[in-house]
Amino acid sequence: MDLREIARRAGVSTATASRAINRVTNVDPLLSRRVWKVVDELGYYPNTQARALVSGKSRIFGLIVSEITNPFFPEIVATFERIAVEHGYEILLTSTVHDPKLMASSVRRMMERRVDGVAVITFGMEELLLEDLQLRQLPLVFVDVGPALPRISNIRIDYLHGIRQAIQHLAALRHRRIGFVSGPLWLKSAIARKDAFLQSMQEIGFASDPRLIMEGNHTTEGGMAAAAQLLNAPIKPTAILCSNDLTAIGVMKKSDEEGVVIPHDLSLIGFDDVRLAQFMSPPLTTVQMSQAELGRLAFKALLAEVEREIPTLHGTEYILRTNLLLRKSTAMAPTGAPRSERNGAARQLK
Amino acid sequence: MDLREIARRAGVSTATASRAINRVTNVDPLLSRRVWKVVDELGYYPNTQARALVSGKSRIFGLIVSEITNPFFPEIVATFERIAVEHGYEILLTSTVHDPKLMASSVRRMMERRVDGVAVITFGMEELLLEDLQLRQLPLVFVDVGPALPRISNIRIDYLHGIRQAIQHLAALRHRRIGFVSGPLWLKSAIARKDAFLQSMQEIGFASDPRLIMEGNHTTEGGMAAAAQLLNAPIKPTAILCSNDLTAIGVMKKSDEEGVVIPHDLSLIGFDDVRLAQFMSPPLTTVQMSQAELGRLAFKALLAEVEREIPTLHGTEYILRTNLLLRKSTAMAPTGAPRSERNGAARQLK
DNA sequence: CGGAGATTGGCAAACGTTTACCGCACTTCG
DNA sequence: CGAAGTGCGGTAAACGTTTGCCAATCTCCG
Repeated sequence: MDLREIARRAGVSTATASRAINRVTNVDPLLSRRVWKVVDELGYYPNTQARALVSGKSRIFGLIVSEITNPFFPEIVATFERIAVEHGYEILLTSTVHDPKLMASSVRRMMERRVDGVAVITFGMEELLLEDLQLRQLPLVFVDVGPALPRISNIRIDYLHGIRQAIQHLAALRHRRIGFVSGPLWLKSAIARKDAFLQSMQEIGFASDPRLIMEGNHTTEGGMAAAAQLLNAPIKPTAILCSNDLTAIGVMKKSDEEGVVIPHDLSLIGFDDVRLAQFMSPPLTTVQMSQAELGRLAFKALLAEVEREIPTLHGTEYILRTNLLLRKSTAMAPTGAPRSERNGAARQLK
Repeated sequence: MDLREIARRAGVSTATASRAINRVTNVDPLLSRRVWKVVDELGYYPNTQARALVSGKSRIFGLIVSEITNPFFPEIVATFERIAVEHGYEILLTSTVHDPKLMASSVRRMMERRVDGVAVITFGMEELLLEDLQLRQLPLVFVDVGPALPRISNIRIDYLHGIRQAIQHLAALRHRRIGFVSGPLWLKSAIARKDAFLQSMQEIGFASDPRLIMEGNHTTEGGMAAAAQLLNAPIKPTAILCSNDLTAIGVMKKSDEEGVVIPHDLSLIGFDDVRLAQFMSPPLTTVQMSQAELGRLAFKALLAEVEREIPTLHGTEYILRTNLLLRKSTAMAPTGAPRSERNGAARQLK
């Protein structure tokens, strides 16, 4: 059943039928009603492919994330999708698992499907995609590391803001030996987080002991491995900041296994605020980077760029701020303070 | 840049260019090489929309899940997507959040995009979709509750198998008062799980006290609420089986808050085997329903149906078995056994 | 009442492919 | 050497829309 059929049954030309359906230009209300009647009766819906073919716009956005099974991403995807649908866009999702091959192939597939734009939320593997993507005029959104080129927007994450809060919170709780478990250091965003940690420490005159800085890989397993070392080092940290929540959860698990109780013996702060963080025991204090906000921003940026007639010289920049979220995984540092003061310190600050 | 351009530059007709690119019928190797050379030089890739328009096949599958932010689903989505891509299919994903409006609209969108088939993994809200979907000849896959109609396949989950194992495991640990926290009872799959629990109890002659059966809603919050009641009831369960892992995690959290220690005071078993289950403390014993397997099955079923020339009368049925996965959240029932035997019971059975 | 201008509908081209059909050239066999 | 057969390439139609252009009709004013 196609538009011609509708037109025929309504006794109008396909042109009129099309115009009636798309409510474009004035078409005689009578004819319009006739058309719509037939449409409803037959349950007709237009063929998007044909539409896309002639209009040159597919109304599909690509969305590339690093790993959908990482609990950080589903929320982003859900928000992005929800807003996309509200605006009549469809999304093509790929999860690259940090595999260059997969990345290349997803870009290719997206080009074949003629997406109108692509949001790349992989936190630092973008170089590979860029060479494939940039020559085309395709609107692009990156997070953190996009180049300043026309039609390419960027969402810059203000890591420092939240991480500084975290460090200052720990300092206020009398912690001095603060450990850090980073993400994989080939990831731009992992480096940025580590730098923010270093800078925050320096700002308040804390030495950051290199032996208290471990490289993790943003998984629970990585967190466990790092904790195994940190917890058995000659000088142990009294608090640990992690590059993401999964890592923190790994640290938690390892601590549990080693009989180190959080927050009494060790204060712990994560990063991301994954939904499950609040269901750990104790609930994880973490630096929140709003996933919903990120998804919203990414879509908004893409849409703005698509609708912009003449591209700006450098695309647009958006800022996403991070914030410390106090829960129950931090307390006074073990030394000095009497027992009664240790617990609930986090609560008091809230 | 289109096929005509390629053909022109290679000095052949569009027909030959098309045939060369698609490697269909024998085309003179010389010409073929000329075509491919131009294709590579220009970085040409075909326009999928045009292809779809003429072939009538979009090579897109729809995938409807209930909630992508529920950690159960991303794994399914990832597997489904990975296999789809391997077979040259793209996927259109929607997360309905159990909202009939959203469901209807996603079906509509999928029809507009002319998907070649739809997998519906919502565990029991399918009636709504059916009336929209069934009249079309579209291949469909449901889990649990699809009707026996041509072009509609079903993945039946064998809930009983895993749940029976769970109950028998608890029985072997001397538990008698076994509680159950169900999912929302308007969900078909939640009812099926509850029924499997009831049946398993009955099989071994255990009475299932209605006061020990709570209705949850498959979220952590629901689990906490149920636990709050169960833990303060006049007769308390010594073990609790939950309809999904999220619920179990909620129970865990509430237990923790109430000072009930798992597994010493209370044994706990979840359902699903969400990835994070193993990172709880203690690691959660749960009935595994393989998400990867489910994703694989769903795709396989869809593909089979699409490739089948003449539809079978009732579609095909697939079975997905569930299995108990022992970890550390169960132990001997508190009464009777000496302390030393209580812990590690789960380990012994493994 | 006539004509200019505005409004609205229809014809047909165009979007980028695939593929049925046809014709041509070459091979092979009588 | 000629006819029949085989294989390959090209022409053009078709997929289902949108939309530029033109024609027709209507309105309004002089």
